[in-house]
Amino acid sequence: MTLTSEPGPPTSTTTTLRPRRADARRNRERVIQAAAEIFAAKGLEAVIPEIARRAGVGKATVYRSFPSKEHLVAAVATERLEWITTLATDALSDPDPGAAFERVIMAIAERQSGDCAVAGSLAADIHLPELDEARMASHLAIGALIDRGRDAGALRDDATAADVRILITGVAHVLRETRERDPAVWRRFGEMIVDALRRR
Amino acid sequence: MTLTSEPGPPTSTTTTLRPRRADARRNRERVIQAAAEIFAAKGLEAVIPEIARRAGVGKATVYRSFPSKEHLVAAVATERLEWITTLATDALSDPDPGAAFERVIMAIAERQSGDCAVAGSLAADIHLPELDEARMASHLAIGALIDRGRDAGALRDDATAADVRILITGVAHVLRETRERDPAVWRRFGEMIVDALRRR
DNA sequence: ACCCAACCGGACTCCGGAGTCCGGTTCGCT
DNA sequence: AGCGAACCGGACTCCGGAGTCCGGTTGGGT
Repeated sequence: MTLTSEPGPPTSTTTTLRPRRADARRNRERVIQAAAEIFAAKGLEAVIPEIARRAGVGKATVYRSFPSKEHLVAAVATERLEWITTLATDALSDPDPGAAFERVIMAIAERQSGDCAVAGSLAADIHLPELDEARMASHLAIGALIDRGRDAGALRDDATAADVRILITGVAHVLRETRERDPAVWRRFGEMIVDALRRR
Repeated sequence: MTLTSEPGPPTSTTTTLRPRRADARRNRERVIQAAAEIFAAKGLEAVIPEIARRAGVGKATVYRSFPSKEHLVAAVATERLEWITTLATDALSDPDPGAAFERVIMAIAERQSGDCAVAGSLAADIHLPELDEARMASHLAIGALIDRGRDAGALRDDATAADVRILITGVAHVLRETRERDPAVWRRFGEMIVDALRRR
């Protein structure tokens, strides 16, 4: 977290330039791949040495491509958020707003059962431009989905995208600690979250 | 966590003997008091030096009364769990099982808004006999409450005490991180949790 | 009033994870 | 093939929180 960035050309803050050498590019990909796998299995709190080990490189090589752990997390988390954004945006074209909302929540829940990084991405207290942007996009997409559901009378009058985030990340946090991986369990909590936001 | 206990008389594992000297007893009380306040404000992850500072004693004095941080947490958490147990047990005599369940959840939610240690006690991954016992008691009491609610057709067929724990501690975890202290927010999530478990 | 066990707390060690350094190796351009 | 820049990774530092030690202080029984 000590960047002491030279002024230099205005490079992206979160993504370092693409390495020039082939081996470096290969390693970068391996690290992202390994990080995605480890984060999926253990959550975003997983430890760098383990990611490096799985990628078959040293710790310093990780830090070469990603100036801090946060940058690495952001690289993985951004993808997950974009997935959510797409999911929610697509659901906006569903004629039944209530069913659309339910389908989105269930899809997130189901994916979360095999990938801790999904909810982690919504929860992470990391603020890098790229990630903030992706988070905002997913927030808006879910917000739009909720607005439709509410207007259609399917959801609570005061339901918000923040509620979705809080319920999902909250449950995810507990379930991750107990290493719960059964998709059925996650589907069940998905139902409960939908019910929590449904109009009574 | 390195107890190296002399054989000696079979003392309780979690509660150290009452100190012989008056000042030591006074300090012990101060530490518990301070711990309760700090844990309430910042959650069970709060740091020992801060508790010592608020109690007006040194770190070592804390460790004199409580062999490890877990023991101190357990001392505070046990009380909270006993409060929950009483709450749930009392509610069993309510003629309307659905309303009783709702009242208990709302009471927990409301108290939680001003005391992070409540949900923390349900969530803590600490296993000391005294605490495990209190946790089990609260679990059984809530379980009984839920059984009644389910039999009366007010709650989901598959609702369990574990669900209550997961939903409450999950939401609590997120709300604590955002330093949310508004009781109204907590009441609202209390409603949602009740709805999540209600029969549709 | 005396005395010593019990207690106090500042300063220490220990540990684990984030981030850095540098001597050795490899890529890829010529 | 040759060579310098780019890259590699083992071993380091740094940091913060848990738990321990020991020289000085205090309580309370006689």
